[in-house]
Amino acid sequence: MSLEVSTRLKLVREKHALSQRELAKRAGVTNSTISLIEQNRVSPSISSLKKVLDGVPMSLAEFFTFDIAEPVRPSPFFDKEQMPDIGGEGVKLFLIGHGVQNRHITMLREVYEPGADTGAEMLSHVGQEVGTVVRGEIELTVDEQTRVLKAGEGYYFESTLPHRFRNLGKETAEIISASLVSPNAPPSF
Amino acid sequence: MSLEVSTRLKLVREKHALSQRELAKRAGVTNSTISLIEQNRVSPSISSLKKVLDGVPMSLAEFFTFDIAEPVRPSPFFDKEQMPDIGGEGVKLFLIGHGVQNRHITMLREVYEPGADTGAEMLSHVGQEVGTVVRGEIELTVDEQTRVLKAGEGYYFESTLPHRFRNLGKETAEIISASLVSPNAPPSF
DNA sequence: GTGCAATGTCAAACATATTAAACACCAGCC
DNA sequence: GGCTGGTGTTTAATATGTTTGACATTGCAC
Repeated sequence: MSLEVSTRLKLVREKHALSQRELAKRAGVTNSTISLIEQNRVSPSISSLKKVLDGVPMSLAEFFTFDIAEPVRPSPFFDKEQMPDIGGEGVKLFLIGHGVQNRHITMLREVYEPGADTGAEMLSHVGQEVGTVVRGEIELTVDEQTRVLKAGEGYYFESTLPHRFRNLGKETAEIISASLVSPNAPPSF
Repeated sequence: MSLEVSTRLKLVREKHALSQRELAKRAGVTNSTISLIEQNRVSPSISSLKKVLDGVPMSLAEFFTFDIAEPVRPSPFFDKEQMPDIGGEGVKLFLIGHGVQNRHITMLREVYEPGADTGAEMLSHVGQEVGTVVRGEIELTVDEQTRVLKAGEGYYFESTLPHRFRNLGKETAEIISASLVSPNAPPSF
């Protein structure tokens, strides 16, 4: 926890443009309680902190995990043509959110021509991968398990497991995938 | 927070095979404190709960975010019908990877009927959100910026920014989205 | 200027959490 | 049987958090 409870509470409260008394009223505590907490003169009990946060509302989990506001991003929208093709043979990968700084999630639109095969890549990166088929059918092998996924079906596995995608059908297959980017790894695209 | 503080603490303590007295000793509190907390007969102060967790060690953020371990999922594959509808009015959300333990990414297939509107939700959760439209068109507003996204286009923004999805067209719209569940909480056991 | 409503702070009374020291229980062992 | 060392629980005293009711300050209206 990088921030004090006092600081966090004040940030939250001001973010919602509430006075100590307003928040106190919603939370069912007195303004003094909030004043003292924000001055770090007391360490509130869980029950009272929860009451206070219920007035926002915000969960204890959110309260302790939220981070300071990030720098503003110019535009959150991304055109189709803005997505660079970064794939290989028979496979086209389009990155959604190209140029985003501090990206944590890599979402890809993956297009597999008939016969396309990623090959059995071995583990590599730590993390998790999730995805769903939006068009066509794709055979997915994870570790020792293999299955053909149709549109609407999905997968979720640890990236450390060896995995392989193959389009065995005659139709182009398309899936949307998302994976975690390790915090400090250099941009791989 | 689905679990009581009392339950969470007991789980954490037993996971680490510590007795109340052992943990108390490491944490610099008395065994009574821990006993009473676990019986839910007191609501500990943040400071004392922090002291207790330091004896594990575990951060407050982890403490409030960790999930109950679910039974291990044998298969990484997910059927279409396995995805539970967890959405609201006019909007259907299908979770991909239902039942995955230690999930870090939440991928959703979001189906918006014509006229569907998520409403202008304010900030709430920490994290990042990315997505792409696979069918139809959807109007997305992030903070102060608004745009209609067509199939193939995407978005990427911080979850703390207020955002709203609306289907203004006559066709059903569908997007695949992914968001981080808890950015910093590492699996501690 | 006065009045008024809002803000955040403070001190003493009160409520609650924490401690210290006991308690009861159980398992193993002599 | 009695002892020992471990467990979690309870109780009275103490420490800490919370409320009550005040205070000082600010900004706005009259």
